[in-house]
Amino acid sequence: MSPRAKCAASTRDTMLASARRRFLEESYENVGLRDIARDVGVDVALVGRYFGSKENLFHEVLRGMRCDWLDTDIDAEALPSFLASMVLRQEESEDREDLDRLLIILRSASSPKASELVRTAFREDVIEPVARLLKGADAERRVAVAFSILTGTTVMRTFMGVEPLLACCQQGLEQKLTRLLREALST
Amino acid sequence: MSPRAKCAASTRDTMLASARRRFLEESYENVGLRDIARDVGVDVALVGRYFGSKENLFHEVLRGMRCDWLDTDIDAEALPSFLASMVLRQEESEDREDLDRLLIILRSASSPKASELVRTAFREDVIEPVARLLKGADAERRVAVAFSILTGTTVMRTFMGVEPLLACCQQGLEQKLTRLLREALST
DNA sequence: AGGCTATGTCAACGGCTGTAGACATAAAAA
DNA sequence: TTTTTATGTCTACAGCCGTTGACATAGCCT
Repeated sequence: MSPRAKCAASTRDTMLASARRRFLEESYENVGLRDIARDVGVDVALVGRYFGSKENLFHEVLRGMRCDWLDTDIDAEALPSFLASMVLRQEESEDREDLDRLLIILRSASSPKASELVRTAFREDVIEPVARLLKGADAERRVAVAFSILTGTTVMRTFMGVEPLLACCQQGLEQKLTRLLREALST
Repeated sequence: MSPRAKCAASTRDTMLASARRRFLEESYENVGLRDIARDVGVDVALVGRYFGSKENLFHEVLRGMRCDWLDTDIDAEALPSFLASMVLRQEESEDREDLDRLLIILRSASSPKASELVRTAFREDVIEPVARLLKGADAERRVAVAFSILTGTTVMRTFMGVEPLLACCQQGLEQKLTRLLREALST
């Protein structure tokens, strides 16, 4: 085999992309470095070389998806319906990345090697930024409750495949979810 | 070493108990048969012999915790506060087993080998029984939404270690959760 | 052209995993 | 007492895994 000797940064990015896709669909320990290497068409060793360790690769995947809750300045009023539609409309949607990161976090939530990374990522990149959008006391707690609903819904739909949340009229569901979120975020 | 040659059923039960405890705190692939064997003070091979396969052991753990939502005949009115207190009061509580099973299910929700078992267990032993307690249309969907909230809360507390849901006054949280569940279960 | 560096391959290690079959011994049955 | 059965142990096998170090070659620089 002839080495490719192309741009290293490019193949590194490809690895990251593959890793992101894999971690989206399997938990930390169920994603093999060899899987990622095969995706990219490269030897395992290279993955290890570019990222040092699997744990660090996972870390970079998470870092590379930093969300931008703050850029799109949403006022607290619109937040419930915004969050509801983000979680329910998995297809299309430009906020896809935000949902993806939530999914990656949830997938590996109980993976010993990844759990710490996952916890801090969730706190620093999800809870705290959103809480900053809110006025009033107990902001973090209210956001935490709201995201309990969101992650619960996501877990039910994605991991448990609960039919009633997948099949039928999404619009009614989205309305209900919005209502619940408004209640959760209220003081 | 001298074989114990005691009652086989007893050691089998001990294995099951150990497995239950393990699966409660680690996901399917992070629980080793050797861990369980060590707990019981027995060789790995015996675990394999008594349960055939790890997958089947997991299955039996789940089966052995069949809940009894129906025995304690709860009317739909009291359901929200009942569920809220079940999820929040992890200590004490005689319904501890029910919560435990929910936790085991969630832990291994995205473990390829266990996901199917987990899905059907959740549907058949949680969603459907509770839905049977409800009147009105869309019972399963309403229960699914309610359990989205419950599992979300549990994931946040147990897996993600979200402080605001753990530390502060549980009573306020329980009230809010009850309110959310009532809203979720309403038509 | 000749050397150097970036890019990538290959082989292998140690560790862990679930599973299977052959063997040992305590308890019960004859 | 002798034989059989239940209850466990021991050894070992493939198969993955992440990680490491030694090697190869393509492309750039002088």
